[in-house]
Amino acid sequence: MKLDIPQIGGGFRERVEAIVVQIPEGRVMTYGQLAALCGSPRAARIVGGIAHFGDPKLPWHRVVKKDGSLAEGYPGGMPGHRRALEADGVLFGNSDKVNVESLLWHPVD
DNA sequence: CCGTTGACCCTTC
DNA sequence: AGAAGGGCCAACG
Repeated sequence: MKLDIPQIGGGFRERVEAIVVQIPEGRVMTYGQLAALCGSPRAARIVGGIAHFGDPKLPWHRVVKKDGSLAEGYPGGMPGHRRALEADGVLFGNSDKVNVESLLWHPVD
Protein backbone atom coordinates (compact mmCIF):
# COMPACT_ATOMS: atom_id res chain seq x y z
CA MET A 1 0.00 0.00 0.00
CA LYS A 2 1.30 3.26 -0.73
CA LEU A 3 -0.37 5.95 -2.72
CA ASP A 4 -4.00 5.38 -1.94
CA ILE A 5 -4.99 8.56 -3.69
CA PRO A 6 -7.12 10.35 -1.10
CA GLN A 7 -10.55 11.79 -1.43
CA ILE A 8 -11.21 14.75 -3.67
CA GLY A 9 -9.85 17.61 -1.62
CA GLY A 10 -7.06 19.26 -3.61
CA GLY A 11 -7.92 19.56 -7.27
CA PHE A 12 -5.24 17.68 -9.17
CA ARG A 13 -7.02 14.35 -9.05
CA GLU A 14 -10.39 15.95 -9.68
CA ARG A 15 -8.95 17.78 -12.67
CA VAL A 16 -7.42 14.67 -14.17
CA GLU A 17 -10.61 12.66 -13.76
CA ALA A 18 -12.58 15.48 -15.35
CA ILE A 19 -10.42 15.24 -18.48
CA VAL A 20 -10.32 11.45 -18.67
CA VAL A 21 -14.10 11.22 -18.47
CA GLN A 22 -14.26 13.54 -21.47
CA ILE A 23 -12.04 11.42 -23.70
CA PRO A 24 -14.23 10.35 -26.66
CA GLU A 25 -14.38 6.78 -27.86
CA GLY A 26 -11.71 5.69 -30.27
CA ARG A 27 -9.27 8.33 -28.97
CA VAL A 28 -6.40 8.07 -26.50
CA MET A 29 -4.37 10.42 -24.27
CA THR A 30 -0.96 10.21 -22.66
CA TYR A 31 -0.29 10.55 -18.94
CA GLY A 32 2.04 13.46 -19.64
CA GLN A 33 -0.67 15.17 -21.66
CA LEU A 34 -3.20 14.81 -18.85
CA ALA A 35 -0.66 16.01 -16.30
CA ALA A 36 0.18 19.03 -18.45
CA LEU A 37 -3.50 19.91 -18.84
CA CYS A 38 -3.97 19.74 -15.09
CA GLY A 39 -1.04 22.06 -14.57
CA SER A 40 1.91 19.73 -13.90
CA PRO A 41 3.53 18.36 -17.08
CA ARG A 42 6.04 16.42 -14.97
CA ALA A 43 3.40 14.79 -12.77
CA ALA A 44 2.64 11.99 -15.18
CA ARG A 45 3.33 9.50 -12.37
CA ILE A 46 0.69 11.15 -10.23
CA VAL A 47 -1.82 10.68 -13.01
CA GLY A 48 -0.90 7.01 -13.10
CA GLY A 49 -1.56 6.69 -9.38
CA ILE A 50 -4.93 8.35 -9.81
CA ALA A 51 -5.66 5.98 -12.67
CA HIS A 52 -5.32 3.01 -10.34
CA PHE A 53 -7.05 4.40 -7.27
CA GLY A 54 -9.33 6.83 -9.09
CA ASP A 55 -12.89 6.23 -10.20
CA PRO A 56 -12.95 2.86 -12.03
CA LYS A 57 -15.95 4.12 -13.97
CA LEU A 58 -13.72 6.44 -15.97
CA PRO A 59 -12.23 5.22 -19.30
CA TRP A 60 -8.68 4.83 -17.98
CA HIS A 61 -8.07 2.31 -20.76
CA ARG A 62 -8.00 5.29 -23.14
CA VAL A 63 -4.94 6.61 -21.33
CA VAL A 64 -1.63 5.30 -22.70
CA LYS A 65 2.06 6.15 -22.46
CA LYS A 66 3.84 8.79 -24.52
CA ASP A 67 5.26 6.19 -26.91
CA GLY A 68 1.87 4.56 -27.37
CA SER A 69 2.67 1.56 -25.20
CA LEU A 70 0.01 0.32 -22.77
CA ALA A 71 -0.03 0.41 -18.97
CA GLU A 72 1.37 -2.61 -17.14
CA GLY A 73 -0.75 -1.99 -14.05
CA TYR A 74 -4.01 -2.27 -15.96
CA PRO A 75 -6.23 -5.24 -14.99
CA GLY A 76 -5.11 -8.10 -17.19
CA GLY A 77 -1.87 -6.38 -18.05
CA MET A 78 -1.11 -5.11 -21.53
CA PRO A 79 -3.44 -7.69 -23.19
CA GLY A 80 -6.36 -6.55 -21.05
CA HIS A 81 -5.63 -2.94 -21.84
CA ARG A 82 -5.35 -3.76 -25.54
CA ARG A 83 -8.76 -5.47 -25.51
CA ALA A 84 -10.34 -2.41 -23.91
CA LEU A 85 -8.95 -0.12 -26.61
CA GLU A 86 -10.03 -2.46 -29.38
CA ALA A 87 -13.52 -2.40 -27.87
CA ASP A 88 -13.44 1.36 -28.40
CA GLY A 89 -12.57 0.84 -32.05
CA VAL A 90 -8.82 1.36 -31.72
CA LEU A 91 -6.97 -0.88 -34.15
CA PHE A 92 -3.57 -2.31 -33.24
CA GLY A 93 -0.78 -3.08 -35.68
CA ASN A 94 1.73 -5.87 -35.29
CA SER A 95 3.09 -3.98 -32.30
CA ASP A 96 1.46 -3.76 -28.87
CA LYS A 97 1.25 0.00 -29.22
CA VAL A 98 -1.31 2.44 -30.59
CA ASN A 99 -0.73 5.26 -33.07
CA VAL A 100 -0.72 8.08 -30.53
CA GLU A 101 0.01 10.64 -33.21
CA SER A 102 -3.26 9.74 -34.88
CA LEU A 103 -5.45 8.87 -31.89
CA LEU A 104 -4.21 11.53 -29.49
CA TRP A 105 -7.16 13.60 -28.36
CA HIS A 106 -7.35 17.10 -26.85
CA PRO A 107 -10.18 18.54 -24.69
CA VAL A 108 -10.53 21.65 -26.85
CA ASP A 109 -11.28 19.48 -29.86
C1' DC B 1 7.85 19.18 7.91
C1' DC B 2 10.41 14.91 6.20
C1' DG B 3 10.44 10.42 4.07
C1' DT B 4 8.32 7.06 0.90
C1' DT B 5 5.83 5.72 -3.24
C1' DG B 6 4.00 5.23 -8.11
C1' DA B 7 -1.04 2.43 -14.57
C1' DC B 8 5.55 7.88 -15.99
C1' DC B 9 9.07 10.63 -18.72
C1' DC B 10 13.63 11.69 -20.30
C1' DT B 11 18.59 10.97 -21.18
C1' DT B 12 22.16 7.79 -22.22
C1' DC B 13 24.56 3.25 -23.38
C1' DA C 1 15.46 -0.10 -32.08
C1' DG C 2 15.72 -1.89 -27.28
C1' DA C 3 17.39 -1.74 -22.37
C1' DA C 4 19.00 0.67 -18.00
C1' DG C 5 19.20 4.39 -14.74
C1' DG C 6 17.88 8.74 -12.73
C1' DG C 7 14.55 12.43 -12.01
C1' DC C 8 10.21 14.52 -11.74
C1' DC C 9 5.59 15.84 -8.84
C1' DA C 10 1.70 15.20 -5.71
C1' DA C 11 -0.27 12.85 -1.61
C1' DC C 12 -0.13 9.85 2.74
C1' DG C 13 1.67 8.89 7.57
